[in-house]
Amino acid sequence: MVRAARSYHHGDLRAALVEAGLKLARTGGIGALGVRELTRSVGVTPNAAYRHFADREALVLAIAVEAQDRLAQTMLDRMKAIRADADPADRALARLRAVGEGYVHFAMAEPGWFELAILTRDEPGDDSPQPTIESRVAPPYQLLVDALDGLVEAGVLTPAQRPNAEVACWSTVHGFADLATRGPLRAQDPPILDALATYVVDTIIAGVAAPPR
Amino acid sequence: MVRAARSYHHGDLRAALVEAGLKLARTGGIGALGVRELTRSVGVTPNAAYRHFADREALVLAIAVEAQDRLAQTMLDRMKAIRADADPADRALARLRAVGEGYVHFAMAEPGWFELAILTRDEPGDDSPQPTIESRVAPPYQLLVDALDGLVEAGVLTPAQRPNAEVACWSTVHGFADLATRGPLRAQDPPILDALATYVVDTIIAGVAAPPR
DNA sequence: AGGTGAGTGTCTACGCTGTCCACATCCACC
DNA sequence: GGTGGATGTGGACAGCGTAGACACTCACCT
Repeated sequence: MVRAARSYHHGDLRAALVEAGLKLARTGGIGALGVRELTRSVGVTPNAAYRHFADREALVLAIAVEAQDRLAQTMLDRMKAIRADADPADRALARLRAVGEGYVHFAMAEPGWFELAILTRDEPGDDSPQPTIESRVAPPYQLLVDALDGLVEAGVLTPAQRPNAEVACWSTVHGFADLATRGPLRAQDPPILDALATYVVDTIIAGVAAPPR
Repeated sequence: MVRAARSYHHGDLRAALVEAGLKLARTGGIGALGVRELTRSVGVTPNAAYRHFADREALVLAIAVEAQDRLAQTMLDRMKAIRADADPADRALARLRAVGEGYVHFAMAEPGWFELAILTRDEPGDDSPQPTIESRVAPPYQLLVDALDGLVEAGVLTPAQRPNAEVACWSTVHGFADLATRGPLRAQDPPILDALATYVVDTIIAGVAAPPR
């Protein structure tokens, strides 16, 4: 099924565009994902992209799905480093920290991909054939939900403290990531940002687990 | 100095453009601030704008400064409602809540202006003659700093808890505002969002004021 | 083998954008 | 009462996303 080097038909233009998009977005963010620039980098005419994507937004969203998966993967990688012989409560806390710190570190290490990973579709728009950003539960979000459920199981959180906890956690790491990559903190040195990141994550966890309320 | 209705020279095109920009951005966000659309709404040629602004970005930033001031103003308005006869610690806490809830409510009530208010200049860029987003301390940020200092004064926070607290608070409200206006929460009903907003603000305050750490 | 139709890429063109350059106009001041 | 600097106009250019008509190629079916 793999086609010879360069025939009239490309072979798998869709996949090639997504791959090229990841490469371009890594340094240039979403702004670098122009239809012309993208197709040019694959050696194809701009309109060829329209055989595989309805419009530019659909193309960008397909790339965004890939970026979102990579974000989830870095969270999972951080979880692997958790010692299996630790106290269950500590392990549950460490998993939540892995989610939060994975989020902000991914944002700082790969701001271009991060910008894609947090994309949300502009308009409601009906169901679409391809898996798009909102037609699936975002894997990173699912990891957050699981981590919080784990905290309840481990007895770190009371069931009464559980509702809406994902909103608080997500808001905090999301906001910090935005401030650190595009906002006023973006000029800070990486070591400082790292320290701030762990402080911020610890603080929101402390808030979620704070006494009664 | 006020000029007759419509002569060759406009009178105060710069101010007129900023004012028109606020009106356009209120419903359309930054995307509605095209040079052509903006100048058209003032009844002037696109190039006329270039007599007052270096490029489109400078024009948008001038409008952003105005939006940022309005954000600060809604925070101040919320502070006015605080009872003056309350316990100092309670009043200090109420001021911080006014800052946080003012931030998220402004974002939800005026998403277009909010998008402008949180703009940050793209490139380092040298100093510029006009007051731009980063050549001044953002008024909303200053209010946050003052409110946190007030918490230390009132004894709610220990001096050891003070450092970096603005980063945690800001991250949380900023992240929530983004999720609620452009992110996955943007479809939620306003009453639900309001409840989430106060929960999120309370949670981060609890985290900042959490026992030792 | 030979046609046929679906799939895929190209070419041309349109309207939109931000921005540059040369020119027209107006106002303040000497 | 001219003159110069500030301000607005007109036309043009390159780049963008995208639509429509056309060209090529391949898989399949007789």
